[in-house]
Amino acid sequence: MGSSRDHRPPVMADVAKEAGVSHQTVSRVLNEHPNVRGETRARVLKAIDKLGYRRNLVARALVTKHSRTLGVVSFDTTLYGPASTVYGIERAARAAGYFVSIVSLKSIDRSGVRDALDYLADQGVDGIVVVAPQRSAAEALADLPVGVPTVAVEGGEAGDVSVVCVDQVEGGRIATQHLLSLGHETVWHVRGPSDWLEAEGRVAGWRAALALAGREAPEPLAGDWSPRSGYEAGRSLASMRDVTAVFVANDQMALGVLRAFTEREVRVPGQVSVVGFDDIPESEFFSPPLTTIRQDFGAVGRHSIEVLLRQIEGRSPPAHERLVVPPSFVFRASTARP
Amino acid sequence: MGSSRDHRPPVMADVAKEAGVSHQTVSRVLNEHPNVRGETRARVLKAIDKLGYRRNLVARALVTKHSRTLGVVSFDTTLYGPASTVYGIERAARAAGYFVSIVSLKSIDRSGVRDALDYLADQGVDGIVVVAPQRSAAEALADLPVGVPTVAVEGGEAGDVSVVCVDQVEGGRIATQHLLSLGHETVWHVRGPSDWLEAEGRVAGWRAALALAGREAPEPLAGDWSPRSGYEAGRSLASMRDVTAVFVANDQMALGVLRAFTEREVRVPGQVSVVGFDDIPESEFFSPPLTTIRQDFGAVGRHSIEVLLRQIEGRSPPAHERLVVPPSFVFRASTARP
DNA sequence: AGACCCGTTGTTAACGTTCACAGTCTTGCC
DNA sequence: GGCAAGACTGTGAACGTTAACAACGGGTCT
Repeated sequence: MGSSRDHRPPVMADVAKEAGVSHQTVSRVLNEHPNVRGETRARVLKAIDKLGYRRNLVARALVTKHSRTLGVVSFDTTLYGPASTVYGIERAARAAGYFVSIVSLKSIDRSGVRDALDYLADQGVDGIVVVAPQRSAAEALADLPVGVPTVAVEGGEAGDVSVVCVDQVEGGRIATQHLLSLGHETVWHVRGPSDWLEAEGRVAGWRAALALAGREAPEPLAGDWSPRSGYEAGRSLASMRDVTAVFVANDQMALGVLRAFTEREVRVPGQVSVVGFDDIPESEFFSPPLTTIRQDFGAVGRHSIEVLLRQIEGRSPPAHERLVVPPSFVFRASTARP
Repeated sequence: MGSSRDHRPPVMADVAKEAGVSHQTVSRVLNEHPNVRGETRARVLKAIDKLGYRRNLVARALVTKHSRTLGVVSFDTTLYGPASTVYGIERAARAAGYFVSIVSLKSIDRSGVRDALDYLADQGVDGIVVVAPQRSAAEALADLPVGVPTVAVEGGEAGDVSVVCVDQVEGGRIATQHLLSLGHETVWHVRGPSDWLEAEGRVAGWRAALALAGREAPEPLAGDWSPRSGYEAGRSLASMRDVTAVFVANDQMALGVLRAFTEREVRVPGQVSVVGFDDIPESEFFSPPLTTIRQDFGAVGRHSIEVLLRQIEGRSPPAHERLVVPPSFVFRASTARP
């Protein structure tokens, strides 16, 4: 009956014809415009249903200039921290009716971040979240592309973008104070890579707590977040005489440290106490279960979307807001009195 | 000089005027059409550079009907497996010049998957990758939305979509055979949740290997992938007399099992041998380092994009292709002769 | 020399939606 | 009964790009 063969999906005009109204009325129904007669609305909805019409968001974006898509730039989303943060971001964004377009970077260089931002800006995203834990990434935000609202996660003092982060310094302080309060003379530290702001923050907290207690800070051992680097640091520590407490900058490295201690028959927490950072799901089942500092990645993700949307919807000045999520302490079995 | 105040970004027409050509010529330069005189191209490029022009991909998508965006539907991207797979997908897609739009699901139900697929289809993605490890997710693929090419990762025998997966059965077989070949009388199994196809596959492989060796299969213990569930299974196993070998369906649960054994002073591999599955980065540093089956998630991600692009670009029939990635065996210190 | 082809450029019309504005039809009120 | 206000609906023009086709010029072939 009629023009037959419709090999292409129906458009608004088709619905309009079917319902005997104009395309504009269909648009109004779709956008929940108040001034549409109930009977008309029903007819349009029926036509939509009958034809299986779905609105074309691309055409819509062209005219409204809003894609309802958010961009996310992140590093190695294989790691638990970034993965959890991105997960939180995605859920919060979708709850707010936004799509999420992701770019994962392998290289840490400044131009990589620039490229990713340009790439997303080209795509027409309404806003961007940059999970920028490295100093170089944070710096790349200084010279942002065009006028697209941006929020940095773990972004230090970056340019004039808003920042959402966990209070790393406080976390380092809590970990160190815990060990000192147990009676340890001093606390050693296995740190993360120097390019990472999180690593710096934890070092700073550790230093501050030691200074406050009037203790000398030993030379920190360098790690790269991987269990292997923790293992190597652990071997070094095991061969030293006066080590009784270690604060390790993340749980994965702490696992490596524990492994090295086990091999050298250093008992934890009998001879040495160990504190980690992150509280990955595995930590509770290490041998021994790891005392650690928990980061609420989900909250970080949610907050970053809140801040970003407030900026997009113009309810907030583009000025740099700074939202700090507190870490929490998780006491398990890897720490004890010396 | 001229119309002043350009508060809106330049468009193709602006570039055309600046370069003294038609907008179509600008389009040709941008799309690397061969028939443009070198001198003209140079002039256009200069104008683009001068005005800071960036092409509007939304407008382009409207007319070409291609968004150069791929959709990814996944479950809990906090877990190492899904996170790594999605990471591989994202990298491969971007290398091929595609954006990636992600939807993470929490609920496992069929309608959740349907909604996600509709959601992505609305957005106008060119293709979809569904990381569908659960049976219910795989089933949701049976009644796909419209004509958008789709690939399932770990998707079982799902409908008529293509599937890329790791050979779980083979993995289970290898793990079990390894333990049998060491001389263990039989092999116990801590399995994943029954809704997961991967869990089923590993069980099947374990059963097959035992059957081949003419051994009775003990009742498998149920887990939910979490370290805690492994811990509980481990406590059960520790209280049994005749257990000398356990194949645990993933490394996280294996960690829980190891923890339970440590608490009950069951020595690994002295009294009991343990094999895991996945080879997460931590496994090498468990106590003892875990013998396990490695899944190459990166390869899975890359292959899924390959298959999908082949389908999108019409170089392949929409029929169900099936690409199986072999697992590999990683021998460490948690297994030994009884 | 004329026909023809090909490389190069321009002109016009889509793509499917929303926005701005102009109608038309009620309704209520004097 | 007339008139204005407001509810409802329709018309035309954007949005910024690519596709299709036409037009022009210069060269080659017969």
